[in-house]
Amino acid sequence: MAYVRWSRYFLPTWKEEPAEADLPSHVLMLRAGMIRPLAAGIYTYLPFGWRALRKVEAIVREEMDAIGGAELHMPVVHPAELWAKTGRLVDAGEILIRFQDRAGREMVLGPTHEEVVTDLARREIQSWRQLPLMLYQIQTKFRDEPRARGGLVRVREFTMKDGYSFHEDAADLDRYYPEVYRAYERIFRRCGLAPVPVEADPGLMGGSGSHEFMLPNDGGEDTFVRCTGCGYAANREGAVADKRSDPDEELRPLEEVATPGCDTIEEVASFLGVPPRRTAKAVFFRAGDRLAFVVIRGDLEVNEAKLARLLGTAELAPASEEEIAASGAVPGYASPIGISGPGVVIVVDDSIPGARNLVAGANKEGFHLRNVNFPRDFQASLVGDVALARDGDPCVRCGGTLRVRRGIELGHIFKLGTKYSQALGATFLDRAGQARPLVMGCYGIGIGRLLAAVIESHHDEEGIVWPASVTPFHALVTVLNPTAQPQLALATSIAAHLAQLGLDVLLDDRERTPGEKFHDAKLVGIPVLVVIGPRSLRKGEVEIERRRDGVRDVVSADLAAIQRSVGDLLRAEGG
RNA sequence: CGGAGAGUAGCGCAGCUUGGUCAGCGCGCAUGGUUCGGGACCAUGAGGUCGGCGGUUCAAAUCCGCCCUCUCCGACCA
Repeated sequence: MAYVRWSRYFLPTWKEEPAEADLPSHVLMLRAGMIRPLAAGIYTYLPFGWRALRKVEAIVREEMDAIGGAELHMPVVHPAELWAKTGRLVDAGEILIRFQDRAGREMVLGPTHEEVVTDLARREIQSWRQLPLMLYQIQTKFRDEPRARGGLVRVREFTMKDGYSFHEDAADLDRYYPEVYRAYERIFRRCGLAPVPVEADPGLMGGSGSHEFMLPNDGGEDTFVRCTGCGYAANREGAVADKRSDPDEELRPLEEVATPGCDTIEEVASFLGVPPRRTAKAVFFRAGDRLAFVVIRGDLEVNEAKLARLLGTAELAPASEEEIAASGAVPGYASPIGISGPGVVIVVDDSIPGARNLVAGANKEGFHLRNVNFPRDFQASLVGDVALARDGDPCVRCGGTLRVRRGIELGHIFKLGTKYSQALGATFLDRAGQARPLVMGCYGIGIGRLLAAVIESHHDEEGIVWPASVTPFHALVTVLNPTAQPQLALATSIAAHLAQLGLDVLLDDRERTPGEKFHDAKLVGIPVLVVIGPRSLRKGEVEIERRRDGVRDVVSADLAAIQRSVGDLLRAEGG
């Protein structure tokens, strides 16, 4: 294995902070010559960044192979027709970028590959004897996200490991799913990361389970909820909080009260001198061709993801004033009492049945009702949890405190069930000779995002501090004065020797001042630095420095001693 | 898509309010020289249709309009 000479490599570093970058990983990946932007959310990986990405990939590949995965490679360009068959040509919406080929055929760039892999399975899997099967790829995806952000944390074009498992029944998927879960834990641990596994919302994907691996990070693109008491953790969309019923009290009779100009909960509550949680508010959504009239305790917010799931629809949008009025409700003073209609679904959050004598709208401009009680005064089409968990809410499991945190979603695993196999007719013959749809799981990891997360977790004020497992190079050999033949010769033989041992070695043979070379070394963050300079060389020595803490070893300038020292330091880094 | 901010040399920025030696600074880059252990110094030099289009004006980086791009917050996120 050969070493790489910096003077002939392409590793352009920046001394100054780029103005456009905010997140540490984004700043450092630009400064350390790893990536360059081409357009919003679209990046070139420069050689140094690409090396790091390949290291991460290698770990992912090893762990996927270890659980029986078979790597394949599917196309980036898909016929739109295939997406139409599963309904996602519509459901995926704007993130699915579309175009026509020269013959006018509608095509898309794949944002994910359930359709393609299921189509493949449909053609190739006929018998239970071929199951279970895990196929995966590490490949480019394109999602036309409404907002790219945070460097590689959220991009439009990205490298993703996506895996798909096929099973004869749900029980076999249930058996295999934890294996993938554990493989994911190993992958992240090997990358030096400790994400929190959170229960995720299976959403409209259906299926019986899903987990996200969230790395707590204030610059993260996602939000999750975690209990400080019991470790309960969930995606924001699915997080459940304890709503604490009110103590039982006598149901008092309805009473109309004038509340002029109070068309928000805060105004009503302060006008009447009651806390917001003693009110019921009405929130309206358009759900397809129906109007959803959501009744929820006044201090809570509606979680649209939960509502969508309860209603079984993907099309959910805030209703306009006209639509609200058309249902017979008065915006600002809407009341569930007396509302009914063929197009109206009354959804009652489960905070309402446990509450007593609430203040709610009177369906009359300027008036509210006191002592509204469910179900005495109004009925519901659906009752369920549609509330957004808030920071500080009590935990449903242990009564501890929930904390809302930002995080980077490193991976997502999913029990898909038969949604795609049914839509595409991917069936097999079971042991009884019966045709059944394949039961599927899917498992994703954003490789570039994972790389960014590594840097988020492994850097200091001066630059990246690579974990040995994913560092682009294990050792950086710096010749302070490459124009001095003996120094260069020694450095070259050290680099060659270390490379021979199987290490990835970068030789900084650039004609730069020592200061620049030391600063660049810090910036690019290679774990072990071997310094060949006149000062120590006069004593027949070289210095070996560890990036993480600056610990320095001075050894005699012979290959065996250097090899030993470098080896010791790297082993201490876990590499 | 809503809110906020920004586009002037490869990078970081000043100039814009008050139109007229405002095409400038620092870093970087090139050449020569002096340096050479923690982002050196001197000299010379290259590099910009001031995001684009249109308008106002004798005159526009500067004023006006439209558009494009990028960043941040939110919405969104199989």
